[in-house]
Amino acid sequence: MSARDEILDAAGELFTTLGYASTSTRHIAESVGIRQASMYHYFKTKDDILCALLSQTVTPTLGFIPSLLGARPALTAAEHLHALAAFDGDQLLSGRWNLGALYLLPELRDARLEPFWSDRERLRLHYLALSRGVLDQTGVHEAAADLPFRLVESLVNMWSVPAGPRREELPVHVADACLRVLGVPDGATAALRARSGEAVRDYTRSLSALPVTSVR
Amino acid sequence: MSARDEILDAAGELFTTLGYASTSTRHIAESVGIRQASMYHYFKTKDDILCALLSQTVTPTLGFIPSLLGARPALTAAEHLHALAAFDGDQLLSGRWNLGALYLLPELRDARLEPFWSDRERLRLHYLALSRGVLDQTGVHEAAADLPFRLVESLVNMWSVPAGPRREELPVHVADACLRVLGVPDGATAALRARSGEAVRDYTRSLSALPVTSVR
DNA sequence: ATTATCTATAGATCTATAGATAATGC
DNA sequence: ATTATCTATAGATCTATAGATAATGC
Repeated sequence: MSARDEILDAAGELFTTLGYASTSTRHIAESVGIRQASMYHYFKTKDDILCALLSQTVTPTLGFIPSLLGARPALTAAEHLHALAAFDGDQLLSGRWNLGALYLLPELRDARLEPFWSDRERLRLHYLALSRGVLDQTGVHEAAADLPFRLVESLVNMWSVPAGPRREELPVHVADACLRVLGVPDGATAALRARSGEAVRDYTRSLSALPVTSVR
Repeated sequence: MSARDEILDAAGELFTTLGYASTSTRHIAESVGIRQASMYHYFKTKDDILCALLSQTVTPTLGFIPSLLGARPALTAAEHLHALAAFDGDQLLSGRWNLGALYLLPELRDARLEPFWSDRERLRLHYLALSRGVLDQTGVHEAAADLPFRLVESLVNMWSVPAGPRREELPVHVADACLRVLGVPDGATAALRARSGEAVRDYTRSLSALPVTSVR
């Protein structure tokens, strides 16, 4: 683990548990075991550390979307949404720290972090379009269209559920819930899981075949 | 509006938009138009201001529960949950500031604010028990039991939707969604709205008949 | 040579208290 | 008398920079 990664890891823990503004650069440095000023060799400002952490959260899910759009035969809106939610939810729960919770910090509405807000908004609009596609089929009121995105997002508030099988399966259960909230009957979701799971596995496999390049 | 209330109002705006740690006591005071030290006449510490704000958020909904339990004829689990979600969601959206968002701040996991966490946890467990009651009927997987609470909670992330009819109806739509996510068919939710709405209106009316005592 | 780390510190905060003064209510 | 407000400040931070020293790689 490089010094830079150790700083990111310590900052991830402190930002998510104490909050951004309440975490001092000295606090991060002490946690890594270096002097406060030494961090400025790796990051120009404290904001830069936050930026680097945030890029780890949306980027993977946005990268998954083209693969879903390119699936042959084409996925239905419901299958596509299910796969997206399961993948996104898994991302949110799989890191060492609850980085998704950083998105909810008010401190974040800062001009410097605008790129991440717009990425997140792009993701939300993609969920919205898929949800509308499903609502057209079920006839449920369109006020429900934003809820799948919100359901997946709420996984960051369930972070503290104990590890184990319950946690592993949580993203898929939430993906199922996304469809039910849009009016898909419970009996129909089991069938959707097959193609959705296949899409996720295909993509995950194609990723692990590539050389690992860390996100900067 | 008393000076104390003006301080709370200013703090509510600043805490929710800038974050707790990033808002200085001077900033609040300036926004009210008094000197920084003058606030300490009303609040012993900065934490105390946050405490006062938080008590405005859960308390009303917890106060509603006994009335739901005492309804005659007794409410079904689904009716009870629907009314609770609609009332709670309305509370979250009706204030001048998005105070519900303060619950998500990591700064909050402080010993001093423990009473509010335990109130919130009590509320979550009540949602959970009701949700389990509904799941027993529908046969949907029990992993869904926490989702109604999370759906209502996510209203704090939808705070910025424009005012208007869309916003007024949002809590009821979310209450409907709570039932669908537990497997209640869309066709059945419309019927539930009647008794749920009645329970909410009865309680609201009984409250406005009492003399107004502000929460300290 | 370049990269990584350190010490020391400037300059700007920030919370909370002390103690004086003004306003209010009996 | 009590309540509300003010000025002034102690004491503790905090971020970022300057500039020295040590480690590393060619």
